[in-house]
Formats: sequence, structure tokens, C-alpha cells
Amino acid sequence: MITNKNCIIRLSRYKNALYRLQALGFVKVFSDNLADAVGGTASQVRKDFSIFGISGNKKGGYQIDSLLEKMNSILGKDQLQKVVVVGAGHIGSALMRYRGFEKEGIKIVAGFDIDPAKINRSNPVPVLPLEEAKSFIKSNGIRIAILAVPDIAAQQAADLICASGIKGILNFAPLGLKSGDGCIINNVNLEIELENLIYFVNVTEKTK
Amino acid sequence: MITNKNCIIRLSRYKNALYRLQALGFVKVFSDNLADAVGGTASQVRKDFSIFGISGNKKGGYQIDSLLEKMNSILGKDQLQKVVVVGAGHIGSALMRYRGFEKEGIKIVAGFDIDPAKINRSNPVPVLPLEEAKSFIKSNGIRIAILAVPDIAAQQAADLICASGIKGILNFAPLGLKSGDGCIINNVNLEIELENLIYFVNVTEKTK
DNA sequence: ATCATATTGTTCTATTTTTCACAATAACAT
DNA sequence: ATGTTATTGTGAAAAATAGAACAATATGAT
Repeated sequence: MITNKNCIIRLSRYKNALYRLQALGFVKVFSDNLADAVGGTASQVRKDFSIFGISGNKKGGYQIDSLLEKMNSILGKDQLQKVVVVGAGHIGSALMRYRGFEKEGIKIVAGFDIDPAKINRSNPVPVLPLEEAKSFIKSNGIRIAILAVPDIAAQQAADLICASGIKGILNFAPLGLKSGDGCIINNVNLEIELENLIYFVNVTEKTK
Repeated sequence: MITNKNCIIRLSRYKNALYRLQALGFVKVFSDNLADAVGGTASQVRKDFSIFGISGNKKGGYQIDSLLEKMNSILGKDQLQKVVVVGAGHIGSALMRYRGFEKEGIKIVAGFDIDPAKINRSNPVPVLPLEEAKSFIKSNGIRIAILAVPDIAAQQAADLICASGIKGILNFAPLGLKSGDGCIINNVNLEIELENLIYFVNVTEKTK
């Protein structure tokens, strides 16, 4: 089993680059093309492919359509992924309206909030009371949730949805969460991302 | 010079955890407390500190306030960071309204968009025409930008703001950008984050 | 048919990152 | 004062990751 997160992230990037190349009319691709496209080395592309059991043709490179097929299968994109958003504040609402997930086979099917003012059952993506989250998640077999609640509420909300059957949480709360049982948490911390960027901008300024 | 991005990210996490501990009334902290708080090992906490030249007291742990002072200085948080958002769509607008940056000393001072319908000069965070970005960035000495435009427009927008003096871009467009000259690009790719989460949820389901 | 060439796939090497282990030592107890 | 203990700080070991190198080989040229 592959545990290298960066490796999986590269796989996603390869896939995205391949779609762009395909749209431009390319049918096959070489490891160095792909390396260029995602900003890596040709060696690493081939190494990654080898890890995933993807093979090409000596001197002939890789067929883009068959590459995409394999990658999509590895990434679990052969079936629509239904996702819920917990927290309908600025970030949560923006994610519910964001169209970028559709082309990736990811569909946000509902949002949840404790604030009655945020409830709206007739939205394209309905926003429901948090109390309904458990039954909704269970009856729809949802496994993935996006958590976009204020940090104070984050752990409690995480516990709730984990107990409801959620297996993976993309956490936007600026706070590390404890995940009980078999629930995986990936953090997207915008403050930290910006801080990080600021740090590297500062140090490169200084050393210049 | 430290080039290890994860190390800097951990530093931010330590800092955030320290603020929480401080709010709870703690005055000093030990490496294993911090490790618990951020989900790491005590060894790594001490090693990280050692890398940054942060030292504590044998048997006495670390004084939280002095730790925070040093970390904030390393992370460049001794001065307010002014940031602009390019692209006032769902994500861009949500970021402009997001309050979480303030407490980190990060202030979004303006947004920019090409769509005249999005322009609003009287907003708390004004949204201005993209044509004004260059002069605004230059005259206000902005170094950091958040890029939240559709992928088609991303490279062009990145080039524009780099040429205007931006030194670091937090890129939300689901696309790797080429950065000319001395501009650093950090990518936040939500589709890839979700894909990654789905992958790991799938593999842990299978192996269970 | 043979040769030259381009490209993969994989092994081996180098680098980076994390973890372990323990000496040094400050605080506390007796 | 002396001894005991808890905790840091760091050097060395281990693990993980990335990169280089090159043999294998399919393709196309002559």
C-alpha cells in the first residue's frame, strides 16, 4: 500500500495535466513532457508510474487515454463521490457553490449548519439543520465531509460526523483535530498557507 | 536557510497551539505537550526548535510568551501583512469576507476582477477593476496575492501581478503555474485535496 | 536485415527528513 | 550540600523520498 501522500498528489497533477494535453489533441506523452507539465523530473514520473503498476512502451511513451483510465481507477474516480459540507459560513457556502468539483466527479449534495437562518431546503445544494446530518449521512451513504465551521465548534462537529459514518474529513478549521476510529482528516489551513508563503517571501528577499 | 516547508508549517502549528494553551492559562510548556497538541513527536518539536535556534530550560520546558515572540518574529508576524485577492468569484469573495486572517495579522486590503458587475468600491474590502491592480499593488507595496480566478485566466493573471511587484502567490486555480522571476507560488488545490482524501479513505477501507 | 536512436523501467546512489538515544544540566527534594 | 529526576539539545541511526544511471528494448531509418 502506498502511504506517500506526495506521490498521490503528483498522481492527481499528472491526471490534470493529461486532460489538458488531451484537450490540445495529444494522444501520447513521454515521461519528460509530463515532468515539464507538472514541474518535476522525468525519473520521478516513471518511478511513480512504476509504483502504481502503470507501464508504457519503450520508445513509444504512454497512451494518454489508457493512462487516464488507470489513474482514474487508482484515484477512485470511476464512481461519483458524494460529499457534504458542514458549516454554511463564508467558506462553506463558497464551496457549495463552487463548480470546480463537478468535472472531478465530486458532487456536494448537502450542507449543514446550526444557525436556523442559514437553513434553505430549496437551494441547488440544500442547507439542512445539523441535527439532520447523522440520518442524512447514513441514509445516503456519504463517506466524505468538508468541515468549514468556526474553530470552537470544529472538534464537536468532527466527532458528530465521524460517529455518523464519515470516513474522511477535509478540515478548513484552523485547528488540528483529533480523529477517533477510522476517520482520516486532511487539513487545509488557509492562515498557515499564507504564513508559509510570507515566510518564504521574506527569506528569499533577505538572502537576495 | 531553512528550505523545509513542512518544518515551517509545523512552526505555524506550534504557534497556534501555543496561543490556545496560553488562553487556557498555561505559562510554560514541554516538548511533549506541544507534540500532543499538534500531533507530532517530542523529538521533532525539539529538533525543529533547535533548527530555528529556539532554546528552552532544562527541566523547565519553554516559556510560552517568549516562544511566541520568537516564532512570530521568524514567521514575519511582527508587521501587518497586506494582501490582495485577484478574482472575486465564489472563493475569492469568501476569502475577502473571511475573518480568520485578521487575528493572524493578515489583512486583505482589496480585491480585483475583470467583470464590471463585481466592482464595488465601497465594500469593506473594495473590489476594483483588474486594470487598477498594477498601480494599487505598486503604490501600496503589496507583496502577497491570493489568486482565485478560473483556470483559463490564471497564468495571465499570475504574470500580471508578478510584473506588478507581487512576490508570493497563494494560488487556488486548479492548475500548476509557471512563476517567472522572483515570485513564489504556493498552490491550494481543493479538488486535489479531496481526491487525495478519497484515495486514502478508499485504500484504508479496502485493507480493513 | 541491421543499425542507430529514443525512451522506458528499475536498480543503485544521494539526499532529505524523522526518530532514537543519551549526555548535559537545571530544578527540586532530602 | 548532595542526590535524584525531569527535560532539553544534539549527534548519530534509520527511514523515507528523490534522483541518476543505465540496461533493455521497441521503433524507425538505411
